Amino acid sequence: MELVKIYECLCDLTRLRVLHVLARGPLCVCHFQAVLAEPQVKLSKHLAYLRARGLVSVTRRGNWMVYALPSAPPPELRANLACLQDCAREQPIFRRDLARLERLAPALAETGPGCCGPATRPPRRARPAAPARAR
Amino acid sequence: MELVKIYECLCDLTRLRVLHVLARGPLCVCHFQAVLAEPQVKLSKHLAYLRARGLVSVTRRGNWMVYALPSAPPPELRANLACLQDCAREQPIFRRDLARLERLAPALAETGPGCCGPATRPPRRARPAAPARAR
DNA sequence: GATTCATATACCTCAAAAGGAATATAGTCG
DNA sequence: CGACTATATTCCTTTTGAGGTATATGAATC
Repeated sequence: MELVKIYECLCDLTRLRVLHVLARGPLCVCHFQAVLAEPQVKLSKHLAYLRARGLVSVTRRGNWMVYALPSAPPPELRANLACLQDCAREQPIFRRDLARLERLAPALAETGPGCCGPATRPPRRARPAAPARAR
Repeated sequence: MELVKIYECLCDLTRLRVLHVLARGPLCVCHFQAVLAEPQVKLSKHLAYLRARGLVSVTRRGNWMVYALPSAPPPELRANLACLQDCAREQPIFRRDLARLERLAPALAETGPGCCGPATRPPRRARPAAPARAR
């Protein structure tokens, strides 16, 4: 993987934040919305950009598109994502994202990365946990 | 230093190559020209971009502008520059740049980072080493 | 099939920036 | 001061891409 391609992915704050929280585990778009406090359209676009360049992979689970980091990233990508994790520790915007992610953790534990909607919005209908986990 | 600002500097191949060779030591523009095989105007622009964002510092020595990495970079910059060095090792374009730099090494040893012209062009007038080193 | 939910994409606007040609600027030397 | 060297900057063109509005697409459910 060309190094400059990686940096082209990292040079946007939204994408940087996406990759930073993704290191903690897979997420669907509506969880990204809650964690990053960004609109769906914006996130979808950036996720598409990352997907097109091999920085994230996506799996559909029913209504939910679940994004994850590549399971076997090339070494230069691995190194840069590790570097990002180290550096983000001291930066407020990334810490805030993680705080929001922690607040979501119970919901994630219950439904997995595909859920029934952002934590900020009450579920319209209860979703059974089983279908979300079934693959 | 904001992380995304660093990546904005790294997301251009020319700038990436500049930073990569600069880790080996200070260089003037015409040495960059020789090492990176890129035109002066292009390099000046990218160096200006990097300078404006604090990624390089510059010193004038007579006719020569000598660029260097910051002597005390913030931790996130240090980490990313180290990461770049590690990753560039396996990439042909960066290795070629280093090869050209090694080929220039004797000229650098003689005149320092400010020189009398690119190695590809014979010097019009011999420059004494002393003025280039004097600061 | 209609409805609903999740999310991708089309269309549009605007801004940033890469790169080249031309030229300005700063310094040196005779 | 003029000539020369090194290099920064201006002007211009083109490209890329961020982000918003609107809408299309895919899946689930009844």
